[in-house]
Amino acid sequence: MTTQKDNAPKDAVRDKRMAIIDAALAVISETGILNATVEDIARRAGVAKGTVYLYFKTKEEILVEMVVEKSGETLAAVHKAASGVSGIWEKLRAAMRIHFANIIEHMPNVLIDEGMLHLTAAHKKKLLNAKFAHVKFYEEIIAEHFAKSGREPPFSPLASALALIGGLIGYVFQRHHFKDAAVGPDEYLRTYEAIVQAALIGGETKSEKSKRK
Amino acid sequence: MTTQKDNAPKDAVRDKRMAIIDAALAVISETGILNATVEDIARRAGVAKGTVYLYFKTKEEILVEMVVEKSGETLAAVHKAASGVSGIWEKLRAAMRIHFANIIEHMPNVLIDEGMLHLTAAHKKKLLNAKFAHVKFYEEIIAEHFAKSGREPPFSPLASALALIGGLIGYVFQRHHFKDAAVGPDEYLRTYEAIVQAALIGGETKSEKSKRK
Amino acid sequence: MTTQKDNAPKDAVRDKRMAIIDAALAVISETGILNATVEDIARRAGVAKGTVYLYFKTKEEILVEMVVEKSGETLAAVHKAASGVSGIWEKLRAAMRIHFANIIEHMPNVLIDEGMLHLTAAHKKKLLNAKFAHVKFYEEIIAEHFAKSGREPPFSPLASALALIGGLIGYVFQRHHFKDAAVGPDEYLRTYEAIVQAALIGGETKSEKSKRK
Amino acid sequence: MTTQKDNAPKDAVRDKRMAIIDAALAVISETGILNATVEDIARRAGVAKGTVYLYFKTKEEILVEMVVEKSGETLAAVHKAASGVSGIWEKLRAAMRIHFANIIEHMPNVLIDEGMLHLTAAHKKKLLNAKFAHVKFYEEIIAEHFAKSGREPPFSPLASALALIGGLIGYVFQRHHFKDAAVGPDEYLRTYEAIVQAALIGGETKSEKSKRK
DNA sequence: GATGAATGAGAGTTCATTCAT
DNA sequence: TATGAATGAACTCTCATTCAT
Repeated sequence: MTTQKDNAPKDAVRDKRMAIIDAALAVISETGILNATVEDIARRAGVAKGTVYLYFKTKEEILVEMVVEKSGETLAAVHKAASGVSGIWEKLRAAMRIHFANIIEHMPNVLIDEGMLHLTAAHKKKLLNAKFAHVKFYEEIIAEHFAKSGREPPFSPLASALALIGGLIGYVFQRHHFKDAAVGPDEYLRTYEAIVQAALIGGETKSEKSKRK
Repeated sequence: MTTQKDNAPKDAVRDKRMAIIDAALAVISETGILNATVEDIARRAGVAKGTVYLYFKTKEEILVEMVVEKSGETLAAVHKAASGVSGIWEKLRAAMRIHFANIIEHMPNVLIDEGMLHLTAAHKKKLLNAKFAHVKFYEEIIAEHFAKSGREPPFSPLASALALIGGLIGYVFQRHHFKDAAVGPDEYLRTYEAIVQAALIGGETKSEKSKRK
Repeated sequence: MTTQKDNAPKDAVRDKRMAIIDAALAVISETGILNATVEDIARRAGVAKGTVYLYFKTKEEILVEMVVEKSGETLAAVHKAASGVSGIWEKLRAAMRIHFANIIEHMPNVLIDEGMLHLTAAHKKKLLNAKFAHVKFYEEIIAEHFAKSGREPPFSPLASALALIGGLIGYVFQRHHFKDAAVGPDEYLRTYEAIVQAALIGGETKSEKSKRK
Repeated sequence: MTTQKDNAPKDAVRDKRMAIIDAALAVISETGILNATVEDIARRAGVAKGTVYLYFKTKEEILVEMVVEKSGETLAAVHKAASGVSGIWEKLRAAMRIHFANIIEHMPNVLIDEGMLHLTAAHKKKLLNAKFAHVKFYEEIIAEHFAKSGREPPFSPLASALALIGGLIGYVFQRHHFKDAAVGPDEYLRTYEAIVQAALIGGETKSEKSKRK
């Protein structure tokens, strides 16, 4: 049994860690990775510059931990959303919706590319593992779907999962076009859902049909 | 009429400009945007550091002009590929293939995001216009396709075009996963083609059918 | 009369003070003055960083007090060694041996130079006084020796004392050469003893002669 | 044949390099190694902070190169002085005088200890080699002296050389005592010369005797 | 036009010192 | 008395940009 006294300091540490990570996300969103300074992040988090280094060894570590943390949150949310519904397509759609919302909210996560930074091998691995967990999630669902349908899988579940995520994060790099065009993220998502459905599922599912009645 | 005397220096200027842009692309590919220095770019281009500033006002301008230039090259190649074949789907597929090859070759182009840098308004606009030209290309083809098929367009051509490109560039951000997984860019492209075909075209086209025979 | 109750806390204070000083000496020996941090010293002493500041006002004070303390210990040991034997040269030699052993043991003491640090006037004075006590010790012995010998003193006792100590501490700055060369501290000391003896005493003393028989 | 045009840039480089080294020496003399900043050194040398890094990769390299350079100068001066006179003791004395003058002039050189800093292996080796060249110079002279005198060498030439230098640089660490005491560096040197002469040479040389007449 | 030495603002990081607990 | 999280001044080093040659 852990007393409150035991947890309090641990929670305080986690809180401040998360505050710094959130600050980093916010600062990067506003100024871009190239211009985000540790001082900015500290100020945003409401701590001194030196304090940041009590929680993260380097600026690089802040970025990596930010991606890992937020990717984890996203994956958890996606999992939860998918397990709340039944049916392959319903699961996929629920996952995609939450996933897309998270991608938009944590945009810098997507923009931080392993090749842009000069990460240590360990950090690079950590980053890729965090991202790959998302791929595996979709891969499993798609594989299950292909298995259930009697027909020959039209393409590999892994490639499908990668393409699916690719389409979701591709939005981020085109987001500025949406201001001019009369196409918002909602329409993008709806379109993309339809594309995926048509490609992977092939027409309406039974539950979709019954809903329409 | 322009004499040779007039053109020669202009060409020399354009050559050096392009040499610097190509050097920038190469350096960024290797070291990442964060670590690419003007000195690296100059050395790679075979000119002195100061010379770079005779052709570009700032480092930012190098990046912007690089994207504009390379995007233009890509669009020209895509256009050419599409006009070489007949049939909507054939055009789309030819375009996607060339586009995808260019995306991989000019990866930094994709990675340079308007939100990452701190661009001036003019530069940002220039960048977005260059990128949007691609979107419009696909939008037109898709719109034409929807118009030809008698049925109601399932989703807006613009959103479709954005999603289509999104899926293509999404590959770049997942490229590191492909080393571990047994999925190469070719399989990604094939899968993605199939997804797009299924979604936008709806099953095999006539030409596809005839090919199979 | 002081009760045990009074002394106990005082002793505890002195113990912790000495623990910190010893920790400082150990840390500096290992990492060098430039890299020795208060945190290192505290950890080595087994106390918290803040605790160090209950016993010393600044890091500078730790260093100064360390030198004063260790110099005092050395001087006491030297005194004791010298008073344990009779004869001028015997005293000198006994003193030099103990002194040299202490110099090697407390190397940072020697390396901490008044000009390297940016000491307050008070600290500088304290440091110099501690060091000068050593000089005076040798000066007195040498002066006594010169007085006893009928002959004119060949050089001032003070200069002699300074040169004598100079030769001893000079070892510290050349200690790295001894690894390569086949000369250890013992041979250095033996050589230096002989030099001093030849110069100040002038040939063997009577007790040396009798020992040889 | 090298034209003036060829040498000019090389000389300019060397001049600036030396200006920075001299500035480093001056700044360290005044503020101590611990407080000497690169900015101070740059200002003193009359260049911008960044310029220093065009000539030296790190601050550590400035220090190492400073020692190497000044040690080399000293050794050259010592060599020249020794070769200007004949007779072992005359050579030794001339060398010691110049050496001592250089030690006082380049005091920080002596104070920079391999154990205080956290040098890379390569830098440490470079530093030690530079210093050891001095030792070897004296070792050779002393060995020659021992060889010429028929008698058994009383102590190893190497240990003797180390002790000799030890006594010279020992002055630096006691220099502050000389302000209070009525002993200046000149008297220290004279005393030390006499000590060395008595120990290594054994009484007056013939040239000394003749001088006295 | 071309060069590259020089600049200096600004970045990441460290660490002596403080102070609420 | 003892703690160690927090602070922020100060450090080393980088690099986009300039300009005399």
